Amino acid sequence: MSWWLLHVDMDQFIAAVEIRRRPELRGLPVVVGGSGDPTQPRQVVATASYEARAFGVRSGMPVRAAYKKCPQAVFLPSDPATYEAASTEVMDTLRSFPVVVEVWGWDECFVGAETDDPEALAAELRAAVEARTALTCSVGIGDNKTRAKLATGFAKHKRSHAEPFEPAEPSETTGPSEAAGPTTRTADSAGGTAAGIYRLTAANWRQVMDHRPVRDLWGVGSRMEHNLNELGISTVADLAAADVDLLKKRFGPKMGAWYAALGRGLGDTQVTDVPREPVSRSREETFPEDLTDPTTIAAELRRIAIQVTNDVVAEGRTIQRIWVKVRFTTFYTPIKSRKLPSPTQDPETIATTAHSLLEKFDLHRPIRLLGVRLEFLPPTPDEPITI
DNA sequence: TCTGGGGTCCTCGCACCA
DNA sequence: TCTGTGGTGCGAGGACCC
Repeated sequence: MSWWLLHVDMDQFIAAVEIRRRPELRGLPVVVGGSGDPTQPRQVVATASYEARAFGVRSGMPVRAAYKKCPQAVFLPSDPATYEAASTEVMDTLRSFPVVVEVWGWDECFVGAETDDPEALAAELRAAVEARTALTCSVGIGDNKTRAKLATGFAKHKRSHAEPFEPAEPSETTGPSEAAGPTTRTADSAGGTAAGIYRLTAANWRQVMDHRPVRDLWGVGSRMEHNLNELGISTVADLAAADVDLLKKRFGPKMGAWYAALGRGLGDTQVTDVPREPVSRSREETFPEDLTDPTTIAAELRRIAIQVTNDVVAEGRTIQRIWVKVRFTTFYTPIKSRKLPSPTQDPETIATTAHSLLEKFDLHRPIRLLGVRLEFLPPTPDEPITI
């Protein structure tokens, strides 16, 4: 038996949950995000069904732009409570297996398992999730989290060619099926195993990833791609071959080493079912109309500060630090922060501190967003129980 | 085209202190 | 007394993720 990491990623999760409760939407382009009114400005798409994606609608796109691309789509408001409940159903289904489940958001998780046949386990997980929740998922199999996560991108490609992340074409002579290790089962023409499942390990990493742009790596965004390109590093193979000292010098000792490892497909192999303690909570609001009046700006900030403080206190947390974020119409978004003289749960203290931070900004320009983030005092260890 | 909201982690510059 | 050095905490900002 070997230790395997499986990355389970729900297919178009939010759209799928909406379609599940309104089956008449099946097969239609569905766009979820904002208030559900596609004529309203300053709202973005949270998710789009595969049918909507075929029209060029993407997550993060302004809802109004999505409306222009696909006016016939069904536009729905976001309903976080329902997605949270659906996510719990999925995670509970996975936990019913003898595996370790590490949740990474509503629609994805890592599963750690001892098995000799990870493809069979992946197929069982997918079947159980679909049977119990009527939602489908894709599964990436890897020997670490980096590879499992990337493998899911290849697994998804088999389910929808609207996905931007395309798997490598198998070589004429040695497809990934041959390179993927001795326990690989029959591979299909795309180089993985069954539809919705893909395996990426040390054995096929180079063949599958070497020629791809660094942007395809999990953790390399557009900025870092640009920075790497400046060093003459454009492909995963370039990154794997790069001088580690150069990367450390350019990106710092920690990140430099991390990028070097990423190019080789190295990553974490630990999976934990202990939920992570949040370290901060924030609330931010983009206003439909820009704010220019200082009194209004102060009042809105105070409202947000008290709101987020109440949320935090309701969870029994104590605040040790506060950030205030201001986004101007130019999209310039400075942030000011202050450590509190002593930890507090008092909304008035937070509101007053937020206001004093606000005075550090140049408020002579129109403001489109205000935000408040509160950092928690680390939780104290459990008190010893005395009987 | 016109860019949400909620998070985490890392780096860097600066002040302060020994 | 002046200068250099290194550790630490803080504030700001960058980058990434879903």
